[in-house]
Order: sequence, then structure tokens, then C-alpha cells
Amino acid sequence: MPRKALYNVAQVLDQAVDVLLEHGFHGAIMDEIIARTDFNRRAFYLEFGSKQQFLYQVLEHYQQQKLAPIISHLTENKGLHSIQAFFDDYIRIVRGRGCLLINCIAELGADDAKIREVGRHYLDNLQISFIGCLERAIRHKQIRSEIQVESTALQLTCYVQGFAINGILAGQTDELKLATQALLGPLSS
Amino acid sequence: MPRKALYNVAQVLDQAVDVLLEHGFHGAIMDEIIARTDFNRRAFYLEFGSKQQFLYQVLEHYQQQKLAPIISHLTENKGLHSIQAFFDDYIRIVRGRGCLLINCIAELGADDAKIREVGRHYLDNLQISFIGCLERAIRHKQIRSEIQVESTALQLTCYVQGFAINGILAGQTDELKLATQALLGPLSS
DNA sequence: TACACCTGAGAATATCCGTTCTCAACAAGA
DNA sequence: TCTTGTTGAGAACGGATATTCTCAGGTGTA
Repeated sequence: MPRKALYNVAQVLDQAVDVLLEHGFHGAIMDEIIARTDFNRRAFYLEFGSKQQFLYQVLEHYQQQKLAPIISHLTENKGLHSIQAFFDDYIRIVRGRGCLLINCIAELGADDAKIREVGRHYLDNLQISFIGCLERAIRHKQIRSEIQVESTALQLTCYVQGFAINGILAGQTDELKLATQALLGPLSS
Repeated sequence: MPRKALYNVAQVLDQAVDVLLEHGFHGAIMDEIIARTDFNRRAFYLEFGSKQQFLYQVLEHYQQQKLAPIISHLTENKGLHSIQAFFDDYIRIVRGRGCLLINCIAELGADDAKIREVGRHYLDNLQISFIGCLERAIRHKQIRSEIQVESTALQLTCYVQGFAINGILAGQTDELKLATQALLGPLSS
């Protein structure tokens, strides 16, 4: 048996997230990606084939590791409380860094159909999860029954994306928490 | 007197907005910028000095030409109606293209302090304008008086940025208009 | 311990891209 | 009309960057 690889793909993807968040896709150069991950050029191209394919994998990893666990708050579906938990966690993730998926949509979305598809899928999923939560919240009389579920869910979805941008600019996130209260408060019954 | 320049700076900046929206900053290469503007390389570097300085000017132009006229809806300050008008116009601008300023924040914000500064200034301004509108709306009993003005304004500001991202992904904007209704409806008295 | 085979580091390559340079065409005053 | 100084088109340059290649050094088995 030959020598065993020293790197761990999942860990490499984790580290790559930071580099891509800092510089964007085109701004992140291979030298830095190699330097800041436990990785080497040769293995990189054996593993991923190209920088672009690499991006797709990092994005998928990011969704699974960072976003999916948070969205699971919503699919657990404890009504309004789940929505609150989702936003609390989301703020933690994007504070001072933004969201990799949103950044990629903004930088590459117009050009790259794959990115658009991933982005749409993510947003659709988010909206559907919000809808589930809101419906349950209505059944349990946590929120007013006149609320239009679908529009409100889309509204919340837009709001999430706004948080991602704000996260890049805002050092402290206290005001984002305040805004969340202002958002969810009026829904309550 | 020597020959007169054929290009018009304001028009060049207008055309450049399209290229930058399509490819992002690093993705937009000089050859395409030159080809798609009534411009030439020599004049470009005499006028702007570098691609980066050029970006800053395009951004300023974009704010003045596209964003400022819409924000003026809010500073006209006819209360809730101004907010509605703002969102209607904003949807028109970002439909199918996104917002150049938001894209730049997402792509370059972590790296480029100037972009961050411009972005923060824009968002602050937006929030302050919303605050003015909401206060007036309360005085005129257009919205419920329990509304927390500052948080709601920040909430609206987040919402705007979410629209910008959605604009890249969504072809049709009907659902965004629905979401706007869901957003502004609950504020009404 | 020797062999086979794979890894990792980084040198090499080829391409891309921002910037500068060259020069023919031209406009307007002398 | 001649001169002067500037423009516009694109060739040229140099540095950066994604990708490939080389080879010394391990690793585990025979």
C-alpha cells in the first residue's frame, strides 16, 4: 500500500469557505486557497478538476454544514418559536462575514446557471419551510389568522437575504436582533 | 484646437453598469467593457486611472442615477404611500438584474473598505429615510402607533436588500409585489 | 529491507488580463 | 494649407493566475 493522503476533504472545504467569503470567487486565488487549506495543488486538481467545480462542492458543503442545520429549526416546526430560533442562529452565522451562497448569487448569478439553480432551490426550500411554520402557528393560534401565509413566507425569505448583506457591513448584530423582534412581533396574536 | 472626444462620460458609465451587473467586478474584463461602451482604452485610463477607480465612479453614478431618485420618494415623505412607491420603483430597477451596489458589497465588501463605507452610508441613509416616513405615517394615523419606528425601519432596509438578491433569481416580479403587500399591510392602522 | 506506488511541494507552463505604448487620422487655429 | 496637439484603435507588455508536470520522500507490503 502506498502513502495515505494527509488531507481531509470535509476540513478542506470548511477552510475554503473562509477564503471564499473573504475574497469572493474570482478574488480568491489558488495560491491562497492552497496556502490556507491543508491541501496541495496536485491533490486539488485530482479531487476537484477545476476551481469552478471546487466552488460548487464548497457551496454544497456550506449548505449542508451551515445552512441545513439552521433550516431544520423550521422543519422541526414548533411554529413561531422555530422562526425565532432560525433567525437567532442565522444572525450568528452571517455576523461579520455574510453568507457564501448569497455572495455567490450576487457575484456569479447572472452568468452561472448552476449557481442560479442552487440559489433558487435554496430560496424555494426556505419559503416552503416558513410556510409550514406559519401554518402550524396559525393552527396553534400563535399568530393572527388573517396573516397571508404565502406572502409572509416570501417576505421572511427576502428578509433572510437582507440579513446576509447586512452581516458583511455590520460589526455588531444587536440591531439585527431588534429588527427580528419588530418583524415577528406584529405576527403574534 | 485639437480633436474633440467622441465619448460621453455619463453614457459610458451607464453602459458600464450593465456589464458589471452581468459579470461582477472581477468577472468583467476590460476588453468587454471597452467593446460595450462608446469608449477606448486610452481614454479609459486617462479618465479613470484604473479599473478599480472606474468601479467607484460607476457605483457613484449608479447611486445618483438609479437609487437616489427612488429614495427621494421617501424624503418627499408622504408617509406610507411613499414607502409603497419606493418599493414599486425598486422592484422595477432590480427585476432580473439585481442591484449593482448590493452585488459589489457581496463580492468585494470583505476586502474593500471603500465599498463597505459606501454600502454603510447607503443603508444608513435608507434607514433614516424610512424612519422619517414611518414617523410621519404615525402622526397622520396611517399606521398603528405601537409600531417601533427604528426597528421597523431597519427591517424595511433588510427587506430592500433581500429584493436585490431575489431580483437576480426571479424572472417575474409579481410575487415580490405580493410580498410588499404582506409587508406593509400589517403596519396599517 | 527492498520494492512499488502514491503523495506533497513547488517549479514550469500557458493563458488571461490590466495597463501602457504606437501611430495614423483628424480638428481647428495660423 | 500647414501646423499642432489630441484622439481612437489596437498592438505590445508584463504581471498575475489557473493548470500541469516533476521528482524527492514516504508508506505499507512482500
